[in-house]
Amino acid sequence: MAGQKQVQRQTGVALWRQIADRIRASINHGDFDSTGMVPPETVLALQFGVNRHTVRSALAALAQEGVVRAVQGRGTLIERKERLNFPISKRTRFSQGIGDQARETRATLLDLAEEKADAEIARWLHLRPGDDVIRLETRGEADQRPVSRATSWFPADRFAGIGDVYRMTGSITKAFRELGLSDYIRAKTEITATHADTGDLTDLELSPGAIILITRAMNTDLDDKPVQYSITRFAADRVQFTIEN
Amino acid sequence: MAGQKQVQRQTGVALWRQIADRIRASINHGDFDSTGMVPPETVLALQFGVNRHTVRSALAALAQEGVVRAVQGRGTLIERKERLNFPISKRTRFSQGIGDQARETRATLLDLAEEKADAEIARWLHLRPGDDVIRLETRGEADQRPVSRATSWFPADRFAGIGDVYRMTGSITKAFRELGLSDYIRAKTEITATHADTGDLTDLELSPGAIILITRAMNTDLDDKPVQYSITRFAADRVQFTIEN
DNA sequence: TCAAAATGTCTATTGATATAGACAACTATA
DNA sequence: TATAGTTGTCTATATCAATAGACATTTTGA
Repeated sequence: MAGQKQVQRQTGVALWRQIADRIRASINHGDFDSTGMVPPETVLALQFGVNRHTVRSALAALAQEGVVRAVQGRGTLIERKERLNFPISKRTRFSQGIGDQARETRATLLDLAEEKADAEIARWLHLRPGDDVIRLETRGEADQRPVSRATSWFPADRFAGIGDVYRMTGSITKAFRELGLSDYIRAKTEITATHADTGDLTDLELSPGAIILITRAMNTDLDDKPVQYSITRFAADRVQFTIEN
Repeated sequence: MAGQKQVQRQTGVALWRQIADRIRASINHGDFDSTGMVPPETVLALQFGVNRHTVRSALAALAQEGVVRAVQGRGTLIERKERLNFPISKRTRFSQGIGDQARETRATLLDLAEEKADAEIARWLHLRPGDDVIRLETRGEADQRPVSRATSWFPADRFAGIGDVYRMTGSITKAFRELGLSDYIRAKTEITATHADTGDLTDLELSPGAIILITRAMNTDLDDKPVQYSITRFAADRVQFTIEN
C-alpha cells in the first residue's frame, strides 16, 4: 500500500519542499540504511505521484544541505554525517562549538512549565523537595537533523520568567544573561546509555532499538550555587563527547 | 522594533502562506481583540515587507477558512467564531459531533511514552501504583485553531502499542477498535477551571490570564473496566460543554 | 564489450507566486 | 457633503513551480 499521507497541492507549500522534508525524515529514520542510498529518482517520482524533475528539485535541496550526494550513473548517496562533537568542559554550552560543525543549529521549545521539585531535582539544585522549579523541554537540531532532547530545571525564585526570555532569545546562555547571570560553569556531568523510548523515536526520528546517550548535568554560578540541572538525551549515532583533562 | 522573524523567501513555502499562518496565530493570541479587526492591508504589507497583493492572498486564504471577513471600505473583521460545542454523554468522543461544526478537525501527537502509574492514575484506571501505563499527549485543532490539549493514560498490558496505532489512524476510537475494543463508554467526567499555565500559552496560542477548562474523564469498556483516563485542557473562550440528562 | 540503469542537461509549456501601478467602490467621519 | 481611509478590481510583468519529452553521460554488471 502507498504511504498514508501523500503530498498536497495548492497549499502554498511547494511540492519539492514537502518531498525534500519527507525524504530527509526517512533518512534520519534509517529507512535506507540497508543500501545507503535514496531510491532512484524515477521510483520516487512514481511514489510521490509527481514528475521526475520535481523530485530532482527536492534532492537538489537536500544535496545543498549536505544530506545527500548524487553520483551520475550510480544513484543518490546518503552522506555519512560526521558525528557532532560535544566538548565537555567547564565552558560546555550546547550551541557553542557546534556552530562550526553544522551550518544551522536550532533549539526549539517543546514544553515549559512551573512545578514542584522532586527529590532528585532538589538534590541536584540544592533545594528542598517541593520548592518551585521551572521545567524547560527543548529539542536541539543541527542542519535540520534532530540531535538531542533536553529537560532542564531552574530554581523558580531566582530565574522567574526564564522560559519567556528563552523563547525570545533561543539560548540558555543569553536567557541567563538577561536575568543577571553573566557567567556559569559546568560543575558536573554524568553520562549513561540506554535504548530509545517512544518519545525518542518521535522527537529524534529514530527506529526502535536505537541507542540514546544520556547526560545529567549541573551548571553553577561562579559562587558554586546550582543554577540549572538538565537531563539530555542524544541520538547516539549522531554525537560523540570529548573530555579534555 | 519589528518582529523578530520576518517571512523568508526561496524556501519553497509561499509568502502568502507564511503570512496567513502568522496572522492566524496573532488572531488566536488576541493581538487584535481591542479593535476586532486585522490591520489594513497596506500596513500589513509594510510590516511584512511584501506587496499589498501578497497580503491580500493571505487574507483571502483566511477568509476561505472563515477566520476573517473583509468589508469594503471598513476593513477586515475577525469572525467571532462560535464556541465549539462538546456534548458530554456516554458516547463522548472528541472528533464525533465536532465534525459538523468545523471544516477540518485534527489531533496531533505531541508526546508518547510508557511510564509507571502514580497514585492518581492508578485510582482512575483501577490499577496498582507502579503498574505500566501508556501516556499519550495530543493537541486538538478545529479549522487550524488549537482548541485543547489532552494527556491520556491507558493500561499498558491491555493496549500495548496503542501509541503507534494512534499515530497511523489519528483517532482514539479507531485505535481502540484496532486493538480489539469495539466500543467504550464515558463513565465519568469532572470539570474544573483554572488560569492558563505557560504550556497552555504556547500550545493553545493564548495570552497570559486566559482561562482553561479542565476535564478529567474515565472511559470504560462494556464490562465497566477502565480503558482510558484523560485530562484535557480546553481554551475556555473556544468551547462550551453541554450535558443532556 | 554491450546493455541496463541511473543521474545530468536541455527545450518547451502551463500555472502559481509576487510585484507594480492605477483606479473603482464603499464606509466612516469631520 | 466632502474627504480620508479602506477594500475590490483590473492590467502588466517577472520569476518560481511543475510537467513533459528527448537525449547525453556515467556506472555497473551480465
